[in-house]
Amino acid sequence: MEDRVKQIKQQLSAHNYKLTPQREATVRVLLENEEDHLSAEDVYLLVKDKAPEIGLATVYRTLELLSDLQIIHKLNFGDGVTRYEFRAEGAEHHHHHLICLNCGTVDEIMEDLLGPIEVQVEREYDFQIIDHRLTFHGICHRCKGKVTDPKKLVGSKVT
Amino acid sequence: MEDRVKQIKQQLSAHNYKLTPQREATVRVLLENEEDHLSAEDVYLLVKDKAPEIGLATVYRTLELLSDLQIIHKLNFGDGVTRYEFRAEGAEHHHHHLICLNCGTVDEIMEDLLGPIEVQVEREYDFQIIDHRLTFHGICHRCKGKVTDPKKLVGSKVT
DNA sequence: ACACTATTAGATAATAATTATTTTAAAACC
DNA sequence: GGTTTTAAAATAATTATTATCTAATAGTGT
Repeated sequence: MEDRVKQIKQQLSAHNYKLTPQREATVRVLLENEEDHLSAEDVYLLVKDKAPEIGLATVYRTLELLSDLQIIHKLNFGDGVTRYEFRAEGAEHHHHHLICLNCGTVDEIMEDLLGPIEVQVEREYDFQIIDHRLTFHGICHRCKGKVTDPKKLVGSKVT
Repeated sequence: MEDRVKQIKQQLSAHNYKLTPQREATVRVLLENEEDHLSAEDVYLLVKDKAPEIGLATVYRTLELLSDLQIIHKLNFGDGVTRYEFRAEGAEHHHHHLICLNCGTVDEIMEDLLGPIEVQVEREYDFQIIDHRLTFHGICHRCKGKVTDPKKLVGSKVT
């Protein structure tokens, strides 16, 4: 934990940014909730415990900054809010997500899986891939059996 | 074109909805711009040429309805607007997109490509896949050579 | 054709997320 | 220590989308 904070501090200062107390509090909240996919509002509420005087705009600015420096990733699950998660250290690419259409839970797929497909796409479409986003929408193991007509669930929920 | 309008009319009436003049105008705009990824605002402006009295709320309602009936798909490219596109007729799954980080152009990948991966994911994660979204972010063939440091482009743009 | 009922549209207000602005405070640098 | 720069706070503004409420329209049965 401390190592990672220190590392982020270095990443910031490498671009002439400082790890202010507000930024540090925000980073710590993100680190402490690494498995979740927090929205700016979520982060704001959690950060307030550590630093009650912080403003929502500061949280937004910090998240934007961390995102610019590619320390965190922005995610969009189509629910109208941007979510944030730490970029896996050293990982070339982003991992993937499983979104349950029944309960809304988001699980992670930590394998890349797309390697061969990317090679094919780069060749066929003459497109240089830098990043990707892959999300599967369906029924998670917890909801299996509870859902009678899965197709009905898709509707306008998926984006 | 007329066939497709007629077909949509049937899909609507199968669920007790009518193809009102406003809805028809909206559908026609979507059909005429099938290659694009229009936002609600885009659709609204285009529909106004055909039916100047239409309201923005009606366009939103119509898009939501078409989306519920799975006649169109909602898309989210992380630019803060929901975009819409026709669902390929008879296609089991959604196709994929190539987004250029330099010029913003969105190209289509019409092949599915994910078949084997889905089988693997369903088995390994005990997750029943109903739909998916796959987007590659990078440099399109048009911008190739124009971009010196592609990695720089990622930043906070990708969600 | 006519009244009746339900559906849909229009207009506009409300909401919600995010961004911009303006002022104030903190830090860094001579 | 005074000055310049950088970031934060507070709040206003913007933008996309949704909700509300009334009026129009279209079927339905008589």
